[in-house]
Amino acid sequence: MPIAQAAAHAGLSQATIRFYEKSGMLPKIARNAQGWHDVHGDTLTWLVTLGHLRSTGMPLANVKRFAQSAHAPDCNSEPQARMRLALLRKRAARLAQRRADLAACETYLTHKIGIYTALLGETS
Amino acid sequence: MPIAQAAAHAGLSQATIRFYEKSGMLPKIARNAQGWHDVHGDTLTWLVTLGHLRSTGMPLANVKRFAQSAHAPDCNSEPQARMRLALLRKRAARLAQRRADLAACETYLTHKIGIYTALLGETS
DNA sequence: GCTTGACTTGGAGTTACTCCAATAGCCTAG
DNA sequence: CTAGGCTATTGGAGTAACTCCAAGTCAAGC
Repeated sequence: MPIAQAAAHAGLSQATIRFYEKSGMLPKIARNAQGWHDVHGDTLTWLVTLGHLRSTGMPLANVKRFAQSAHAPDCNSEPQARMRLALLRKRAARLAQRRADLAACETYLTHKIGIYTALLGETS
Repeated sequence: MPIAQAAAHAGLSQATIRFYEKSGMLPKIARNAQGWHDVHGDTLTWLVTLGHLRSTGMPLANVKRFAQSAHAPDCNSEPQARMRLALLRKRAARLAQRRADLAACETYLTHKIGIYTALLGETS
């Protein structure tokens, strides 16, 4: 699978995939005779997971730790799994916080928008 | 009010306030005899508002437009007010989107955490 | 045989800070 | 009287996570 297709599949841009590759976030991607990326199976799955992790707001440094743990030979050993679980839990806690912040922001915006619509004499 | 106090009040860092000042995001801040910032009344209020706008995710470029409109001589004219309202509405729409994304992320994390806790034989 | 289009690379640019250095005035505590 | 702590200034470097750009390669299509 060429990079454009992989990008579409994972919901990332080609540039982002290249960037992740450069930064050691991905296992080596195979190349075909023309030197093109040939994303397949595991790597594709990992790209999707990576996209998910990033969209939870996990910083790339932690994603990298996660990746290295998940691709280590002893990836399913208890300490490794426990470390990854800890990373995920930290994320979940942050997300809960973010949800609260978001609600506060929406309240603020609604308040402001109310003021302006009243000022401009609009309906909503 | 010195900068440290203003920062605490607005929930911003001193560095950020200086940065905003440099970037023309704030009306001129008065200085006392020693050359210190003397944040007062309107400016303080604006700092708080600015913090809110930023925390809604509005990019600085738009915050700046908002600021310039809000501090213009004809700030309450219909076109100006309408422009600011449009900025706020755009933000509100984005926030709604973000809330949906956040929910999806939380679902994903919960799923993953479930897998790991099962794997590790933990309760919750 | 030339254009088009997908791909490659390395490096520069972007946003919104954040930190650092160097220098200096003023005030308080020891 | 001196050291420490707060403030100020300009200027520049560093950071995260991309994002864009220029220059180049290669295969296919008209």
